[in-house]
Amino acid sequence: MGEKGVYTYDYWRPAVTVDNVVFSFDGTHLNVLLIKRGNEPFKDCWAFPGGFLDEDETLEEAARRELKEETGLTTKYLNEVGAFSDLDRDPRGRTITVAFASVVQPNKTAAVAGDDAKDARWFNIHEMPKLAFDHEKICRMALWKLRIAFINTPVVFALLNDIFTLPEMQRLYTDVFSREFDRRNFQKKFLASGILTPVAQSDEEKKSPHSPIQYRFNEASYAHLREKMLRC
Amino acid sequence: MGEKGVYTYDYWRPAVTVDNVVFSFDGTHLNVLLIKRGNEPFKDCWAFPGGFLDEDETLEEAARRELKEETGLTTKYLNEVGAFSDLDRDPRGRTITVAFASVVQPNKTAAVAGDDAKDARWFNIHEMPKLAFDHEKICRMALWKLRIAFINTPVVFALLNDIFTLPEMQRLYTDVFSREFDRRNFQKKFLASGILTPVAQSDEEKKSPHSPIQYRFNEASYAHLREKMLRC
DNA sequence: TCAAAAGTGTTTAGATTACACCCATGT
DNA sequence: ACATGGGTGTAATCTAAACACTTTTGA
Repeated sequence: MGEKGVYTYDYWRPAVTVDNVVFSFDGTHLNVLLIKRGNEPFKDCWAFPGGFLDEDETLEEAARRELKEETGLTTKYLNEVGAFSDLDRDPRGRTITVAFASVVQPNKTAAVAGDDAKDARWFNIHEMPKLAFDHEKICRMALWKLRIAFINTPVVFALLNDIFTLPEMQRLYTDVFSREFDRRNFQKKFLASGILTPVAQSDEEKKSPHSPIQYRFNEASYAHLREKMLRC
Repeated sequence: MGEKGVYTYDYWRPAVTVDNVVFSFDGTHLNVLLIKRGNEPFKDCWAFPGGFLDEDETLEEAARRELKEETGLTTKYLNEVGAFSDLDRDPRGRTITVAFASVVQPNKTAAVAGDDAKDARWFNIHEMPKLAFDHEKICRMALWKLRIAFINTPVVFALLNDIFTLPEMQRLYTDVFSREFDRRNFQKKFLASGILTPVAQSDEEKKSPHSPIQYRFNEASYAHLREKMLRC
């Protein structure tokens, strides 16, 4: 965190923070990481992990640093959600925040409460508590952008384990888009696309033809598919 | 603009600016508004109109104010492009900017050089001069987001005159997406969608069955179509 | 034994793409 | 007369949506 001191400027400046909306999937539901704030304002209130921008880092770097400090998590996928600047969004004074969305894999979600946080917990995206600041607005926007990312990028595989089943993947889609998908069409679509590679299962694991088949994301196929799209 | 004085804070703060990427269509090409900077840094260099965030306004309000001050333009369509925070993007010191994209109609493009600008000119999006700061990066991102907006919103009609022809509209699409569209399929698609209403042309104007037909955007039809999409 | 979950295939409708001709205007 | 631009239609392909049955597992 920046050092306390005396900073003097010729013109007014706002305080600038970053916030992290961290998504994860527990095999059933899409979850979001919240921390219980240990300090005022909004003490004991749930909020997204975040903090002030430092002098020697970009906004994205700040988001990664705060995420690491407050929850111990790192992520490959990090995307800007937007800038939020309502005049009264922070009772401490004029503060603007830039929110980032990130996703972490299920087996890497051992988040711990860090510096400023009394507690850290995953909440189902559809069962969120009251949030501090304008974080509810940020949350809506982050989910909206996650949907866009699902449509245009392979972010879904950053939420799933390296090895996953189609029913799992469908549950994730259902939660992200808040709607049902036809199982047959869902499977057909992804299998036909060729971006899923079945994982060779040993004879022991092949319990039956009706236990879920395990797949892996085929990054090369995806890149190839993307090429074809862009050519057109 | 904010008043010069002495502002003291306990922690470091960055300067915060807004920038406007203003798009317009001259009937042939997609253009972007640039101003020639009258002051250092990057004096005499072309840049997007923008300036510092004031204490009593949101980022969006600041973008609208700066646009008005520097070019006299107002716009209905204004969308955030993103926050840019590279450490060395402004030689005056650490500055982060939030860029906004906006569009104005052709007959409202009588932009004039304002306060800080020596000159203001429209440039074809594909024939831009060297830009100040990291504005080339911002420009690429803004065009990318404009494409997304073309796909998901009726922003195209905010760029066209209230009354327009399909060949005009197609030229705009061609410039925005940097690719050709099949004229027959293009027309079929938009006519079938029902969001275009032909403008009744007086007998005099109907020179021939082969002069372009004029249309108007049917906002009600569009809203109706959108409803149907969301229901699914 | 019964409910729940998962595998599989076909058919239809809609959307997208490719493609050719005619007419009018202006050079 | 010829090139340019603009109006129109049809066939083929691909994509999306709807929909039913069988097997396994666990309660």
